[in-house]
Amino acid sequence: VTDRDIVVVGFTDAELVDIACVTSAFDLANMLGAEPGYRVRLATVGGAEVVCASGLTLQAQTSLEVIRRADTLVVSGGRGHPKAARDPALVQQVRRLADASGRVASVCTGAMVLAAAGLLDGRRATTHWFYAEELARCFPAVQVDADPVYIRDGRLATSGGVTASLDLTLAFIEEDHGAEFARRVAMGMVTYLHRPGNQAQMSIFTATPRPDDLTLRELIDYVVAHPDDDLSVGALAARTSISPRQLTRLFSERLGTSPGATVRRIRLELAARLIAATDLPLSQVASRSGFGSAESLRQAFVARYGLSPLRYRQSHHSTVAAR
DNA sequence: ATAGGCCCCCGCCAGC
DNA sequence: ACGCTGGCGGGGGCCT
Repeated sequence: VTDRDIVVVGFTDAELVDIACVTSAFDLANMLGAEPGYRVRLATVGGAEVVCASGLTLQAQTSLEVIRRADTLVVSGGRGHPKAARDPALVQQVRRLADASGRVASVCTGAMVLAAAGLLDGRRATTHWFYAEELARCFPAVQVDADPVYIRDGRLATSGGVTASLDLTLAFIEEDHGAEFARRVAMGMVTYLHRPGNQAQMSIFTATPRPDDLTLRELIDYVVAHPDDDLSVGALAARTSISPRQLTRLFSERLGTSPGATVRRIRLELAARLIAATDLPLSQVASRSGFGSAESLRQAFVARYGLSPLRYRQSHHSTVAAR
């Protein structure tokens, strides 16, 4: 049985952690006996070394030009993405390899390179939340959604920030070797990185900032305190002295989102906490956090975090036990 | 799984 | 004139 070829594409000022999350997860899969295993290589234009944004330097194992195909092609992100997306040699090599390869993925702002190669036209894609607007502006043909941890659209996949690349890589491993095996890799990664469990990873990216506008702040505080209330736009507006229309405008201007999306996010954050910290049945978690049913909670949870509530609970409990 | 329905979101316009 | 506001409607997404 031949190993699966994983090619990670690097460039000047790439993000070291983007690269390392992908390579380490595949490497750990090998350590745990993945069969077939993974042959992971870092490739650059001309085989040049990768001077990462942090100043550390990675030696590329091969040059993109000599690779015929990959089972999985992963373009890393990082501060150098604007230059990378404008590098004709890099973009051309990525396009060529993408056509010849199986799965094609990006981490973080690596989506810019995929988009520059035209690979994301007409597809749904995500990137680091901070750059979502830029991606949408520079590449109007791409349907950008900054919310999910990662998005898979056919054989193309894009992921958000650092932890998202781990989730995406785990999804690949699950596809190749099954859910149980992927869970073991996930547990190993979490332990290895000494992170305080999945909950913190998620809330880092989803925590709602407290707005400086007094009306909005009081409203958000109310939502957090009463997630199971009627929190429709009309009901929220009735708690203030402004109209529903004006309220949606206020959310849009001050928070860059809408009332409904904010309510859903806060409800999901609470649900994630309840799932991780308690043994409440999902139906009760759902009703306490304002979801109509366990099923709708499940769907929303998977859409945002990329794993099911029960699996999340499992991995969290395992992590706690391991420490 | 799929369909229907409800509600959200946002562009548009008319009033203040 | 000009900006802020609230109502309306359609298109779409999410829930049942």
